Amino acid sequence: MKSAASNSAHLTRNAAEEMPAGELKRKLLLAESENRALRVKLGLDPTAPDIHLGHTVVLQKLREFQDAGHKVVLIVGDQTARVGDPSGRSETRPVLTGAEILANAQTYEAQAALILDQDPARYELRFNSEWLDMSMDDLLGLVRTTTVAQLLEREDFANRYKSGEPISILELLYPLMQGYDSVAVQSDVELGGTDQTFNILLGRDIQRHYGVPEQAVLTMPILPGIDGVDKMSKTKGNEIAITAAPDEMFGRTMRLPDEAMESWFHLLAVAAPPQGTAPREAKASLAKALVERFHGEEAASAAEAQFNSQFVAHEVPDDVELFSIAADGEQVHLPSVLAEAFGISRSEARRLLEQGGVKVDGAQIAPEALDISCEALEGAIVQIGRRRFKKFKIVR
RNA sequence: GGGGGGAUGUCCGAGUGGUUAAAGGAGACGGGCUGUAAACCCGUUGGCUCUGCCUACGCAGGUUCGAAUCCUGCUCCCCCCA
Repeated sequence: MKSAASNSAHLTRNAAEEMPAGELKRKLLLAESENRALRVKLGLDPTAPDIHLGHTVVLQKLREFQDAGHKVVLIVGDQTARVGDPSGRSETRPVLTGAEILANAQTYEAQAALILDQDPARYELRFNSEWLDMSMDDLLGLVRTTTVAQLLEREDFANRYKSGEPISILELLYPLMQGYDSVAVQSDVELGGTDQTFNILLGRDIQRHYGVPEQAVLTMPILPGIDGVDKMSKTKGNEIAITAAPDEMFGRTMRLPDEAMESWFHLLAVAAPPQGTAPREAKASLAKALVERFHGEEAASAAEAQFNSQFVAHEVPDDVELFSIAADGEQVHLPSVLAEAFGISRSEARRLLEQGGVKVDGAQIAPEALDISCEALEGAIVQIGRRRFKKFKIVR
């Protein structure tokens, strides 16, 4: 095991902020002297089971803690999910049932296993209903730790309060619950994105009120999505799921704007190519490294080859899905066939035709060609747009 | 308890009786350019048996030749005063 000092430097190298300054190092030294592992906490939202690259920034950091001999404590926020977080607008989230939460947690755990070490000595999974399903007496005890003024320090609360937007009591309660999690699991360190800074810091205050040692705080920068602008999230559609197929993962990474590349290399801990590498080459190496991380080296090479063939050389992919059309006449109605084959509406298919977005065996179909002979479609590769393909088969 | 404001297409947001499938923007999609980058240009963006028809502006009724626009009731949301 490396020394606590060098570990500290390694762990903070690509972090956004360490709070209080030097606290992590002190914790590491303390653990070393007591010959024990630090308990490193991460809370997760059981409503979003699909882990994407954005989540992996923190998970990867947790892994580094594990590799340094420490213990990760994942907390599934099942209690909070049962309430339904009304954050943001008035759209209250659907309240999840216990079964759904459990299923989501399992999915999350299975996916996290791709990154985290599941060795029980290095890993612990807890559900916060274990301690948050508390009595009114205990709740009042928790609530007593914090004032409204403290909560209004949080920027988004303050802004909303000032501009007269609603803030639900439930939302105000969230940071308290999250903080109590830290008390309950005796966390030494809590990790999170920079958007969690306030909540994690409040955790320290709450720990102090309960007379337990205060956690060190380590925040990671937020990974931008493939649009290079917004935080990566499923709702924005700018995410890359870690379960995404190799080709998709590679292709979506290639769509990343150049400006966002540096932060991706940095935050996803991918070794950057030498200075002066052409942007396209650099991006390809990033894409390849990511596919390799989640699917292995072989899949990464294959994805790269596939990408070059399809998008650089404009060749038809070789694993095009087969689609059977039932036909009883000599001709078929193209909009209806396209709609069925690609899961779009007929109107949309018509639009694609009108705009020259449909190709049969590489040849663009004229907009007025609404009916097409079965002969022309038999065994043909039909393409809509740049990346959707189907191989047609006529069934009589 | 009192007063006021609001609910429009994927999202934001115009529209206060007729030329409104509904301005504008964002996003998305298609085409061009290209490095499936950015930027830029053009086009599309409810559905269908598509020169037409159907469905749509919180829900349910009503007035009218005609309503997203007016009236009634209902649901939900927000703000202010106390």
